[in-house]
Amino acid sequence: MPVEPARLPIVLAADPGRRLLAWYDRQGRALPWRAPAGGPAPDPYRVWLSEVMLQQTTVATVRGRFEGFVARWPDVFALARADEADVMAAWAGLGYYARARSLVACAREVARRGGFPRTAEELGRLPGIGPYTAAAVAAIAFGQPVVPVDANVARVAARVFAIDEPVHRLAAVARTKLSPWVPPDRPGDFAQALMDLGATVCRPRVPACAACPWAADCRALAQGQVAQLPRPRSRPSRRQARGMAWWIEWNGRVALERRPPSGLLGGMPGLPGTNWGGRVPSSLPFPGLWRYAAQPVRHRFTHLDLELSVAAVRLSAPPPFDPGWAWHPIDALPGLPTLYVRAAAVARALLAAP
DNA sequence: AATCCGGGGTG
DNA sequence: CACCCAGGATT
Repeated sequence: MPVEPARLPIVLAADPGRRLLAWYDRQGRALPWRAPAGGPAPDPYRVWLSEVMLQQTTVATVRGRFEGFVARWPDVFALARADEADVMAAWAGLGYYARARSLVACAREVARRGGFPRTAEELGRLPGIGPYTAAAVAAIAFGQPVVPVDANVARVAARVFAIDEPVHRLAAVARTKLSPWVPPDRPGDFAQALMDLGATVCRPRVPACAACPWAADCRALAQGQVAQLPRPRSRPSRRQARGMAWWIEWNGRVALERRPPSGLLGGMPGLPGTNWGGRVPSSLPFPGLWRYAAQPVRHRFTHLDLELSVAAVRLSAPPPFDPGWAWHPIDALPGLPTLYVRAAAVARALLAAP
């Protein structure tokens, strides 16, 4: 049923892009890496850093980590000078550790160039910057009229335009259909508004269509298909794996080793131990008065279910030399992946028991 | 086009 | 538990 545009409030009468901005100016989230809506563009370094942190990582998680990172490395030149191992340690717990490695590589390239490139195409050639991040930085930091399509934007587009495609194929269509709605003077706020809309209104489950500035434009809502879109993607099954980790304590220190640069937890420090495979592990690096945890640490990765048994020993004499081990003070361990934080807690409890 | 990469929040 | 998340690199 068509409505007389002149009778509607201004926010409803405007075109979809303006209507979304009007909503964003009122309802947008205030986040540490953001500049106030409608104001001057934020620092490209902060935009880039936040976007990389937010890759497959929730806003709630990044909120607690962003400021500390910026305080330690205030600009891209400081980050370019940092030791990669220090950055990896600061990244510990955030996951997807290839991001930290790429982050340093990207900072060094940007510093060498004297600053960030301004277009999505050039940004996309830098390490760790893909189509999404390139468009996000270009729009938010440099005002380029491009649409970054993340999971939020893909979901919004799938519903507004009733696009019946699997999630991983939505990006191109979403970009094409949303581009005409980009307000030329505020592409960055439009991009962030889209993400906020997806995160707070057009949610995966139980969307708040009554509060949506695009309800009148939404084909899925009109067709009663909001709950069916976007089409869910099939999920691969998870492998099972078992392994053992060793807590080897001597002289107030514990042995850690650095994992291979690529692969699971690549480049991060961790407890030494067996390889992870299908068989039950039962090997120790040397004999001694080992204690065994009654229950393994169960840790779920994206495509791996790991049961990590833990054995711990406190030595009074140095153990056989192993070139892969480095000794760290127990009370000043480097940043460890969550798996090893949990394993270390189990081991220390074992040794603390009478 | 599929697979590999963490970890935490949420219903 | 199942599902999801401001994705990118590799194959």
